[in-house]
Amino acid sequence: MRWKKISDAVVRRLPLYLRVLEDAHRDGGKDLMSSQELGQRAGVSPALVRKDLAWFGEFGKQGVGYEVVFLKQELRRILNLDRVLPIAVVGVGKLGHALARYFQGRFEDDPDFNLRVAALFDADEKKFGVRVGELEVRPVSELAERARELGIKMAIIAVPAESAQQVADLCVKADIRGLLNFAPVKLVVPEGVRIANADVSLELQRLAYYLEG
Amino acid sequence: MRWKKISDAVVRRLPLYLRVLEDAHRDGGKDLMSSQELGQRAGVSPALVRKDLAWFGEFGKQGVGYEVVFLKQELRRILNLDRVLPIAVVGVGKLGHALARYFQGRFEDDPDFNLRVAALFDADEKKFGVRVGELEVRPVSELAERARELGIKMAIIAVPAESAQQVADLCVKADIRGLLNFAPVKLVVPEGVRIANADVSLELQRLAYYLEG
DNA sequence: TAGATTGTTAATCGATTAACAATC
DNA sequence: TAGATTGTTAATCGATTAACAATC
Repeated sequence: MRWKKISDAVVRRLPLYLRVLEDAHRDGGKDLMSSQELGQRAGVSPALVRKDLAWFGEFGKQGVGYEVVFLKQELRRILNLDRVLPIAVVGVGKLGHALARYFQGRFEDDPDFNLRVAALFDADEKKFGVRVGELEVRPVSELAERARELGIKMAIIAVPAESAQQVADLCVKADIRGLLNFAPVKLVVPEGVRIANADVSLELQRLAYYLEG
Repeated sequence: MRWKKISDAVVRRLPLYLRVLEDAHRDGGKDLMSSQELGQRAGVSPALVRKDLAWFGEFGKQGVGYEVVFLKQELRRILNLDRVLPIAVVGVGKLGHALARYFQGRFEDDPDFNLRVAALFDADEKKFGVRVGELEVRPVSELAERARELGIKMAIIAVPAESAQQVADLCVKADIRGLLNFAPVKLVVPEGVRIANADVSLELQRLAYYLEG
C-alpha cells in the first residue's frame, strides 16, 4: 500500500475522517455514511473524501456509501492505530505532565484509543521517580534503552527550546521515528524521522494577523 | 495592506520568519540577512521568502538583503504584534494551567514577546480564585465582561471536548476574533472568527501513519 | 564599476473540484 | 428497475519554483 507516495495533505485528513467515524459509531444510529456526510462533518468536500480514500482501496459501495465500522477499522489499520502505540513524553514540566495526564484520561474514556503514553523522561534529577498516574519519571539517559524495551517509536518533546535539539538527537538514536515537538525551534533530523510541530506561540501569532486593528 | 486577500499559506510563514529574525537579532552579529539565509533558517526556499514578503511591501535592498531589525519590526507590525496582545485561557485544567504558565515564563524571558495571557476562566467553581502567577481564575460567565475590559481578542480553549463548542460560542459573544482550540472537536463559528486547531491526538495519529510496521 | 540580491513575471507543479460512467 | 453514490478521469485552481531585469 505504501509503495505509492501519498501526499501529506491526504494523510493529515485521514485522522479527521477516523474521528468522524468514531463519533458516529459511538453516538450509534448510522451504519452507513456517504462521502457527502463524512465530508460535511470533517470539513472537506465529498469529492476529496472519495479521492483520499481511493488512494488506499475501494472501501465504499456505489449507490450506498461507506460502512461506518468497516471504514473505521480500515482507517485505523492504514494509520497503524489498530494496535497499541506506545509513546514517550520527554520533558515532564507543566506541559509534559499535562499531556501525559491527558492521554491517560483519554484512554480511560475510550479503551479503543490506541495512543498510549508509556514512558516519561526528564533531565532534571529532582523529577526522577515522580509519579504521573501509573508512570514514573525516568532519567532521559535511559531513553534509548527503555524505548527499545517498550517498543516506543514516537515521542512528544516538551522541553525548553534550548534542549529540544539535544532531545531530538537522543530520540533519533533511540530509533524513534515520529516526533511531536512543542518547543519553539526547528528541529533537524535525518531522513526517515517525521516531525510534527505543535508550536503554540506560532499559531497564536498567525491568528493575530487576522485581528487587523 | 489588507485589501488584497493574502493566502493563509503565506500568513503562516510570517511568524516563522519573525522568529528567525528575532533569534538572529538576539544572538547578535548579523545586521543583514538575505532571502537565501532567511529561507534556510526557516525551512523555506529563498524565492518563496521574497515572494511572501513582497505581498506586504519592499523591505529589502537589491544586492544587499534585508535589514534584520527593520524587517523584524515590519513583520511585528504586519502580524499585529507591535503592541501587547492580551489573551484569555478558558479551561484551567492541567493543560490550561501549563499554557498560562508557559506564556508567563516566555514573557519573563523576553519582554518583547507581546502575547500576554491576561485572564483565566473556568466553569468549575472549585477553581474560582485559584492563582496562576499573577492571575486568578474567574468564572467563565464573566468572560464577555472581562474580555471587553481588558481588550481581549484571542482565546485559548483548553476545556474538555464536550464543552468546547459552548465555550467557543461564549468567546464569539465576547467579540473574540481568534481561537486556539485544543479540544478534539471541529468548532463552528461565524465568519470573521478564526480558528487554529492544536489537536495533539490528531497530530500523533498522523505521525503514526509513517511508522509502517 | 562589478557582484550580489531583490522584486516580479512566467513556467511548473501539485492539489482540489467537477463531472460522469460504473454499479450497488 | 430507478435512484443514489462510488471510483476515477479531466478541468481548474492555487501555490511554489525558476529565471531575470532592475538596482543597490
